Amino acid sequence: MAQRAGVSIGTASKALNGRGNLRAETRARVLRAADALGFEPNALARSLLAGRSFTVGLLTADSFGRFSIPVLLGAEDALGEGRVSVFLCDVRGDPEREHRYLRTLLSRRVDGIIVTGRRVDPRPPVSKDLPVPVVYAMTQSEDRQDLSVLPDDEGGGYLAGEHLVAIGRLKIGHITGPERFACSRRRANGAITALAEADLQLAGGEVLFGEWSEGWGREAAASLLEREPATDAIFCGSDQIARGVADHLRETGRRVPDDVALVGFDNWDVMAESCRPPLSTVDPNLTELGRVAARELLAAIEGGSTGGVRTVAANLCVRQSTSALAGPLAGAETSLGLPAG
Amino acid sequence: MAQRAGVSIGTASKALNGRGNLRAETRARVLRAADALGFEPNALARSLLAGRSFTVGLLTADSFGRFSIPVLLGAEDALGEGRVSVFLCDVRGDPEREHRYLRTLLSRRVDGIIVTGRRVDPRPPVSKDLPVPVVYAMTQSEDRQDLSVLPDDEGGGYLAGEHLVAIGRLKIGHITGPERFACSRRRANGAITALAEADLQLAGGEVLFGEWSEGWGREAAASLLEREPATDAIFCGSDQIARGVADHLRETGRRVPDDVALVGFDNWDVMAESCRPPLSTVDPNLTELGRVAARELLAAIEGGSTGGVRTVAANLCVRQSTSALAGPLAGAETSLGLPAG
DNA sequence: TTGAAAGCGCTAACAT
DNA sequence: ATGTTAGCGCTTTCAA
Repeated sequence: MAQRAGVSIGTASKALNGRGNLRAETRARVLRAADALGFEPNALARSLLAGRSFTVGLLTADSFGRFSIPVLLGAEDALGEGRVSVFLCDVRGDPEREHRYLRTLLSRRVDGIIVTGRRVDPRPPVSKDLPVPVVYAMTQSEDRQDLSVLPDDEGGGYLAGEHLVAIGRLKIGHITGPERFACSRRRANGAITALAEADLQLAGGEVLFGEWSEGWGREAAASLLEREPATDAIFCGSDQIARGVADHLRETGRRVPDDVALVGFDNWDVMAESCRPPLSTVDPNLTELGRVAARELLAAIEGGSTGGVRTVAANLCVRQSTSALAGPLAGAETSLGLPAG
Repeated sequence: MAQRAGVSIGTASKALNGRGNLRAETRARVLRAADALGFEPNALARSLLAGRSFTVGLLTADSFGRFSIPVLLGAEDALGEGRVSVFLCDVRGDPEREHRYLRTLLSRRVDGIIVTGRRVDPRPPVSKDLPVPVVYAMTQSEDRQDLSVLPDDEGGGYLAGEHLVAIGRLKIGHITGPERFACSRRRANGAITALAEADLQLAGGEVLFGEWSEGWGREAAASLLEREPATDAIFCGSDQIARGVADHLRETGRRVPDDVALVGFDNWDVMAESCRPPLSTVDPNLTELGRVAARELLAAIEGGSTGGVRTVAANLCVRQSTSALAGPLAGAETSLGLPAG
């Protein structure tokens, strides 16, 4: 032990933590000794005493997918700042597994838990009466008392619609995922609202609900253009769908954005950037969402718990599929919209 | 405390852990009481005493990307089995951050550390003289003593070449990423070996090294077909490149697989499945790689440390881009090759 | 200004 | 078959 600096164990503790009144010389001696011995205070013992471990559990409802990852990273980032470590628990949608992980986390005395995972509907609370605060990220608890942090799908849809209106499009269609997904409906509503403010209606007369796939994008684009050949813009509920649409447009001889402008949703880098042309898309700011969830959890741990649903603003990432002016080489992308508060 | 079951604290401990000799009735009483009170033994105290925390750190050299994620999941899976919890540390390629995280992990008394992250070249060891074992996953330490677990890129390339030969192709080209990536070179070598065994040489005469992008795939496909119009198969170093190639082939009127068969690398689901036609591709089994790394770490913790480089076998995932017989509807995918031992 | 001692929750050895 | 005690490594009184 660092007490080989010739001081008592209590004094060493004070020196290391800057507590108590010590002679500067003593303090220096202890620090030097600790450094020389590569001493690291035992966080286990510390936590045991403090009754607080400075760790949190990160639990995925569904498995970690493309959407949970940025959330995860954001949360880890925000927590790491505050010197809080993260336990990773991949539940894989198995309730029994979830229960097991929950017990483990509690036995490790985590200070709080973040539950994440894309869900169609609000999920049952992870457990009632947990001794630590819980925040739901990208998923929502059925219990309205619980704190859930969600992307602002409606706002994102609005941004897309607004943008297409702003660049002068008049026949704007919308192709998206299954209607049973709340996010499909919300994105559609947002877009419809933006159009309505410009006295426009959806080209083709209705939202084309379908699947989250490129294939559906191609198929739906074909049917939309048949129904409404003068369509000059399409907003898609995902970047994948948008890619399918872009392929169909190109293969049927329409130019993007000149003939038809295109906006996607997700700002999924590989998809958006390798689209031809690169895709303008709504970025739901999932990493920021993760950070917000983490900060909310920290606040709850400190006692300032509120509960309810909190939403993180999206922003628009403009690339060439909507910017006729930008030639392929002018392609520095621009970001509009407010970052989340 | 559960001692409200009317027994001493020591007895309770024995009952809960199944140690010592207790009357069945006593044991039952304690368990009932513990259950009623929702008692969870404090892992912090336990670890403090045991000198072993049953936790490990998972440290990303680069940030978590598409490639680290499966590794991460595999590791978490294998460790969770053994009741070992995982601390997530996203280093983001920042050496100072790495150092900070390392100190934190050590202060938390992790039993071991997994370092992961795609790298072009072997990386410097995370630190010499760590008090706990370290395993490198998907990245390699410069120190040959350290244990590194890597995908078998050469074997994967071999599988691809072998498959194309097996379906009767004779003019097989290879388009891949930058030559400075060891994995590009290894995949190429594997394929070349397989061709050589059938007395074939690469169509076009050489490997087309370039970038990991769809754009490069399109470009390189054009140049390969110009140089060698009779090319009847192309093996690509990534699924993204393969998609670009597929697009080019379709747009220049060549049928896949009838005219040109196509094999990718990564088995990146979205890419491979939304390719037209769905892409046969080499699966490097990254999740299994994560599991192997975790098991090696556990072994090292138990004392059975070996060191050196361990490799995880790839396997081939056949879809329609190489199976002329399978119509679009017969598309149940088939997996060949051995899973990693 | 420093040292000694108690105690965080637990387990293992020893005592009863 | 059960209870008692020491001690894991630390911080925090309190005493010197």
